[in-house]
Order: sequence, then C-alpha cells, then structure tokens
Amino acid sequence: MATLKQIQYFQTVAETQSIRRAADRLAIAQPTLSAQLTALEKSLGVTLFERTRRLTQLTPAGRQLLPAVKQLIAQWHEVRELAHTLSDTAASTHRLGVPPTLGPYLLPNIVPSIHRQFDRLKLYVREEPPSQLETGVVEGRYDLALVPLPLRSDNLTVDVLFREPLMLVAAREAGLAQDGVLQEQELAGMSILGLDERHQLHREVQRICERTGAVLNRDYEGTSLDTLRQMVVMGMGVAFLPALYIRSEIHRPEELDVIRIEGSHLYREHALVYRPGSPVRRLYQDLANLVRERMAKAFADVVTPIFDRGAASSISRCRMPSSR
Amino acid sequence: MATLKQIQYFQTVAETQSIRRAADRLAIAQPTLSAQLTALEKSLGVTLFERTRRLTQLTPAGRQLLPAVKQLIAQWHEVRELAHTLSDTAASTHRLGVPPTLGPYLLPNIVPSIHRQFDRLKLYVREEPPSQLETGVVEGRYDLALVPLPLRSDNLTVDVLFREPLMLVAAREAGLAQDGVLQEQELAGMSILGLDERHQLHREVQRICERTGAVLNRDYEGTSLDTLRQMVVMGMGVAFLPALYIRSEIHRPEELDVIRIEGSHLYREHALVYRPGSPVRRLYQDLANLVRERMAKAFADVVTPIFDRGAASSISRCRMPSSR
DNA sequence: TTTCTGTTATAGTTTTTATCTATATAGAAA
DNA sequence: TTTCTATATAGATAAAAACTATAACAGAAA
Repeated sequence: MATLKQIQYFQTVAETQSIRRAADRLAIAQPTLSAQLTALEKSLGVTLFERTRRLTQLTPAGRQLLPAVKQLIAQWHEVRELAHTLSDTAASTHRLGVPPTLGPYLLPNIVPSIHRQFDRLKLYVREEPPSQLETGVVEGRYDLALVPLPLRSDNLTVDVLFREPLMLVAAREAGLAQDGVLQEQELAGMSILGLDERHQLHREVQRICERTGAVLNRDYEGTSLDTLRQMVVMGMGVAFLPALYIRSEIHRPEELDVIRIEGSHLYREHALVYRPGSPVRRLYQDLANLVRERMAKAFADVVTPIFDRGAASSISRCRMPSSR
Repeated sequence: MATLKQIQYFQTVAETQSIRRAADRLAIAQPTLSAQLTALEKSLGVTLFERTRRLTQLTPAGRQLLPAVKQLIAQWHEVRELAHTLSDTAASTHRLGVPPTLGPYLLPNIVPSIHRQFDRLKLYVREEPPSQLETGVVEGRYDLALVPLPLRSDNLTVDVLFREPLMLVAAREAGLAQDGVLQEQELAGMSILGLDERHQLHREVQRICERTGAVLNRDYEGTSLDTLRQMVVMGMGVAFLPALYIRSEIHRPEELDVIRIEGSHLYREHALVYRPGSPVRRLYQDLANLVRERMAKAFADVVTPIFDRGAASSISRCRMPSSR
C-alpha cells in the first residue's frame, strides 16, 4: 500500500522535474527518493516518470494522475488543519442532553457564559427524559448530560451542580398564601397536581407528598411544566414547580401565588454526568464549575450551587495505580 | 507523518466501534491496531477514541474528523482507480505534434483507425513547424510528433512511416500536361512557386530545384498549401504540392493539372519521433505500424509505406546490456 | 576523441517502524 | 467471588525507509 509520503514525493518530483532537486527540497537522500518513486509506481501499476539524465518528467499517465494526487494532498492538509483546530478539546461539538423540566429554563442563563469562556466550544443540545439521558450517555449517544439526582446507573461520573427548590404554586383566588410562606404540616391532605410519570419530577413530587401527607392527584397530570401551570391557573389545584421554571416563566405573579414551604427538603438536585473514560472529562469538570459559579453569581436567590460533592465524586473515580 | 494505512484503521475502528473487531476485519493483530491508533492520535494531536471495556467509540473531536477522513479515503480510491485505468498505457492522453503541411491531410485518414484499435487512447494534437516539433518532443512539450525527414536532432527515436510524392501542379490554361506526365529535364528553367522558408517544404522544393535546374521563385511565397494552390490557380506559376494534400483538397481537377515527374526522387519522407526514454515507446511503435498499414491499405496509390527502416531505427536505439 | 559534470540507479548498511506473540490489566457479567 | 472480554504493554521479529558510497550514463566541455 502506498503512503502519503510517497504521494507527496510524487508531487514534488513532478513540480521540480528532477529527482535530485526534489530530494533536496524534501530533505532526504536522492536514492531514497528514487526508491520510493519506484515503489509508488509499482504499487499503482503505472510508470509515472520518464527519467532522463537531463530531467525527470511526467509520463502521459503520470500527467493525468497528478491532479487527482494534488487533490488527495489537499484533502490530507484539510484533515490535518481540522485536527489541529480540534486538538483544543474545547473546539469540538459536544452532545449535551437536558431534561425538559430543566433545560429550557437553565440553558438560556448559562449558554452565554459558556460561549464567553469557551468561544470555540459548540453544544449540540437535545431534550429527553432523564432516564433516557442516562442510558444515552452510557451508550454514547450523548457526550454529557444534565440530569436530576439520584442516578440509576452507577458507571457514570457525576458532578453535582446545584440544588433547586420546588415551590408550591396556587391560583391567586385560592388565597393560600398570606405571607408567601406555609408550614410543612399545612400540606397534609392537600391535593397536589403533578406531571405524568414519565417525568422524573413526578417521582420527586410523589416522595414529597408521602413525607408531608399531601395527596398526589393522579386524575389529571400535566405533560409539561407549562400545562401543569395552566392547570393551576385554572383552579384545578396546587402544584410544585421548580424554582428556575418559576423565575424564568412566571412573570405575572398576580395570577399565581408562589409559596415557600418552611422547614423541609423541598428541592431537587441536578448534576452533570459523563462517562468516566471520556478523554475530555477535564473540560466537563470545567463546564460544571462554570455552571456552579454562574448560579452562585446570578441565581443565588433561586438555587444553591454545590461545589464540594461534585468534585469529590469525580476524583473518587480517577484511576489509581495498581498496588501490585 | 501519518500513513494512509492509519487513516484506514481509523475509519474501520470508527465503524466497528471496537479495536478487536476492526483488527479482525483488517486482518492484523489487535496490539498492532492499538499501537497504530495511538500513533495516529499522537501525530494528529487529537484523541480520536474513547476506549472502554465494552466498546471503543469516537470522541467529539474524532466524530468531527471522520467525514474529512472518509473523503480522504474516497480520494485515495479515486487515485487508485485512475491509476488502474491508466495502467493500460493506451488509455492515456498523448500529446501529438504535427506539421501544418501534413497533419490536416493525414490525420483525418488515420485517426478513425487509431480509435478503432486503441479505443481508450486519446490524442491531444497541436500543429507547429517541424523544427519546433522536434525541440518540442526533446523538451517534453510533446510526447510524440510527426515530422519530415531528415531530422535536426539526433537524440530522438525515429520510426520512418512513409514516402509522399511531391506533384507538380499547374493551372489548366498553362497547358503543360499533355498526358499528366513530364520528363525531369523539362523542369529546367521553369519558375516554381514555394512556401515561405519557415516551412520545411521550402527547403525540400529548393533541393529539387537545384537538382533539376528549375528556379524557385522567391518573390511570391505561399504561407500555406492552400494559398500556394490559389497562387497556381491564378496563373502565377507552377508549384510542388504533397500528394496527400492533393488527394485531400483538390476535388475539381478541371481547374488544375496535376503532373507526375518521370524518373526522379520528388518526394518527402515522414516519420514518427519520440524520446528514446519514453516508457511507452512500444505503444508508439504500434502506432507507427498502424499508420503504415493504413497507408498501405487505403493510400497505396498516393504514398509508399516504409516498414523496414523505421523498425531498424528503433531497435538500434534500444539499450544494450553493458559488456563489463 | 577524452574528460568532466550532473543525474539517476544500484549495493550494502543502519535505523526506524510496523507487526507479531504473550501477557497484564481492568470492567462487566455470571 | 470467578470468568469473560476488551484494550494496553512488553519484548521480539520482520519489513521498510533511510542513509552513504558508488556505478552507470548522457551531455557538455576540453
């Protein structure tokens, strides 16, 4: 099989019309070039050059082959250039998966920062339920994903990002919120609207209901946060909505009361996950930190960034030298 | 520098998503493939694969590099295919030079035969004065050329093709030709029209005049066979015209008398010439034979093919093994 | 003619590298 | 846990690409 070197030799000899001069330009010995030319001619089955004492010129066949060969070299240079660009890992396109109850309300807030810090990084973003995101990352359909904790799979590296409160939302006319705060006990017996069970949020709300004695209404379930909110507006009940959604989408609070519940763990946690073997995990850790910092700076009133656990989780999965 | 092999390895691993399977498909050992992949990654400066125990998949950078690499391989296949086509030397485009006093009147008669016998051979034909054709072949601007003998340069292989008579042409009203034949002695003192001295034919006619005592009229010279013929038609004198031109262009003999001269060597000889080092000289010898045969078959009454001298001339220039 | 010069080809050697076999290592599955 | 499977590493071998030195040869110059 011919080599790219031989192809390049071919082009140089064709240009210089001399094996001697081509060898000089290529900084190799002349016999080497002669031998490689012969090898190339043999492997192509074509005599490329007519060697005379005065000059070495292309045969008719070689002359016709030259344009194709030049294009081959051009394509090779293109590959090399592209590789050079991509050698900065932050210059590639990474496939990021996001859950539908977080992505649309988080990404607009962090993507500009990412673009600012990693100006040549590109993100291909897709929305899917968290369970599919997890398997997607494991199976390689995604490079990284934003997912709520806890995870099902244990063979992913997890960088915990932040804690997002779930707020109780009620129609204004319900008159639930005297001062925007409710005691946990007051939830008991209350009928709560939730999303359908394909959403991770369904289970999270279910867990809260079990603990507080509220009742999850399974007769009517929202298919998205927006429909759930509409159900609340229409007076069908109250619901737990994520703080980032509320911050992002509810701009006319006169229609809805947003109520904080006193003294409980009404929140969900989000993490950035990726395969432990990913050669660009350092970049993903940087991205995770970027998200945490951005949250701390601009959304401290909404979410709680988690700096320690994520880092620890990553480090615990680093490869250790064998003791043996 | 990377090799085409490594590029192909890259593609195969990307396709099979496994170094093991790719090694099987490529019929090489798995460690070899691992090593070559690492070498490629190093030379490109990019980590192409994420190797896990379950599978080996592309990194984001590798994924983006793959299309360019596929195109590179496609271009390589194109080069190989083209080379394979051209490995039949008769499938190339050869640059043929012809003199203006022969090409237009000979080529239409032989090109169809060439096409019939070498159906994929292509000829790029250019017309130039014979002296420039010779240097053109020597310097590589042409691959082969049709030229009249004798040659100026001695470093070309010569395949003599045929002898073409020069016929005396006179206006009908001159009444020179009682029976279409003239004795050589009758030429003495006759004023002969010729071409300008840039044409080889000028010298040939000059030689004939010297031998026969005719006078070459240098006051009026034709710039082409056609203008020369027009000068004869207009009664400005008589001229020697090549037999192939007459056969090809003079269809209304009533205007002109074509007269054969008895007992002299009123002819020119044409040869096919090419560089002795040309790797396709066998093809050119075949072409020369084709021309001779075609002349013998269809133009025996016009020209005299020469089979022996040409072959001998070629053979005499073949490389001999050194005696030492 | 002979000699000189410049170019390519050949011979022989060294270095590099591509490849092999055997084995280590470590996730995933049983 | 053990077993299986995939990749990596080590060491050896074979292939090749590279070098130096020199031969062969055409063309120019003496």
